Amino acid sequence: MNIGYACLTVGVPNTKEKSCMLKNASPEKLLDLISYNLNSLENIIDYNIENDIKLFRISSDIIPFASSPINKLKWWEIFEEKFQIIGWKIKKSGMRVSMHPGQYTVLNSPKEEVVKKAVEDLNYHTQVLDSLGVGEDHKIVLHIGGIYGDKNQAIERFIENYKKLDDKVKKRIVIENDDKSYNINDVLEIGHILNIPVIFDNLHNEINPPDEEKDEYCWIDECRKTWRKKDGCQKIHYSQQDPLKKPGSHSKTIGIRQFMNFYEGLDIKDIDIMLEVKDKNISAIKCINCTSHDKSIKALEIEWSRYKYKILESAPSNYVEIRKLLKDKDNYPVIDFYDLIEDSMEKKSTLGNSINTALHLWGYFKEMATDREKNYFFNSIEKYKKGQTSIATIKNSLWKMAVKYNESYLLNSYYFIEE
DNA sequence: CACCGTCAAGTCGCA
DNA sequence: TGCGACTTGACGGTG
Repeated sequence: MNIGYACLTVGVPNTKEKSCMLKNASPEKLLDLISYNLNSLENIIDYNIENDIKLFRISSDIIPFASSPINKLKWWEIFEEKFQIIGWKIKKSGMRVSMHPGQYTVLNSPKEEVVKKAVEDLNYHTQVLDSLGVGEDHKIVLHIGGIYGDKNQAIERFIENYKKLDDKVKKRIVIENDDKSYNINDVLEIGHILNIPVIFDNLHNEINPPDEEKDEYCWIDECRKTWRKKDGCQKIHYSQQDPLKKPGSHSKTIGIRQFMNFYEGLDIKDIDIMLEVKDKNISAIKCINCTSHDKSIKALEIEWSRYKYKILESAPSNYVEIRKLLKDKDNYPVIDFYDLIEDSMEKKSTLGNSINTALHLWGYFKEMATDREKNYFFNSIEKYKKGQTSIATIKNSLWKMAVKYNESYLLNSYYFIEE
């Protein structure tokens, strides 16, 4: 079983993705962006390998305007070697990657022009995966599309247009239930007709369930039958509702109790779970640690090194609690650990706690900081006390010093992640 | 340098 | 008939 995350990382240096506006998309600009993005992708893959993350969705924006006429670059040739290196890392580590065109790629539109663009977009996604040289178990996840007043006809169009796709595209496509038009029962019917795998998305299913009410495990069982050997192991999407936002909005983090409850209900654990969540890799590591049988306290110590200043800032009492929890080196109190972390993250930091933590971090630099850096830092602290500046300013100056003096311990800290 | 409007895509609901 | 919401992070222009 693998657990992974989608498209981008949180709090990992050098993994950002860049784009530009259509009007600025010159060949030179695009070349720059693609090169930059492929470097970031390689860094993400490296990070995944280091952190035992074996499931990842590559962002559709990796090649800006890839399926637009504005981009005439043969990027798969220009960057052939880079793709091979990244693909080699993916394959060697046993990682499984995927891609997921957005809501604007609509294969069943009645408009010829829209379908044409969708086909081009699917070709693009296939080209990326083919360039990486990864097998056909590395999938492209697609929604069915719109209804246009006649669902049966719309489904028929999807089927016909799918059949016209290139074979190398077809063998990568898997289809997923969405939150308003095509529920899991609809998608399973289409999957059966076309003989293609179906991805079950739990949150979409909660919002847009079929009339025939079965629990989610029944639907997961139904979907499993659509995954053939050559497709790789069954994959599902898992997310939780953000309680403060509208239905369908993904939560900030994966609540570990709720996740474990879901996970324990799965009768077959040979399944890949793609998390859709705001804090991305952070939740992925959490869920991996909580479901691994071969992890030890070491894994939690690594996690603690990333969380500790965030926790010191938001909940100093939990900071003490967690340190106690990690004292016993023979135990692996993983759920209690993340319970305390989640509890801390919900708390609002006080002015005093924020300053205390900032001063803690200052300790890393006090020996080598220049007078200018020192003055700026302590002036910021004074201003912050008087409400004349934000903690973000202070964190920004600490971050700059962390980069300058290459404090890797701090560069990996969740302390710098906003909100 | 912080802030915030704009972008890019297709569908659908609502004036 | 046409416009805004939906979605998302980041671009890019403004103050």
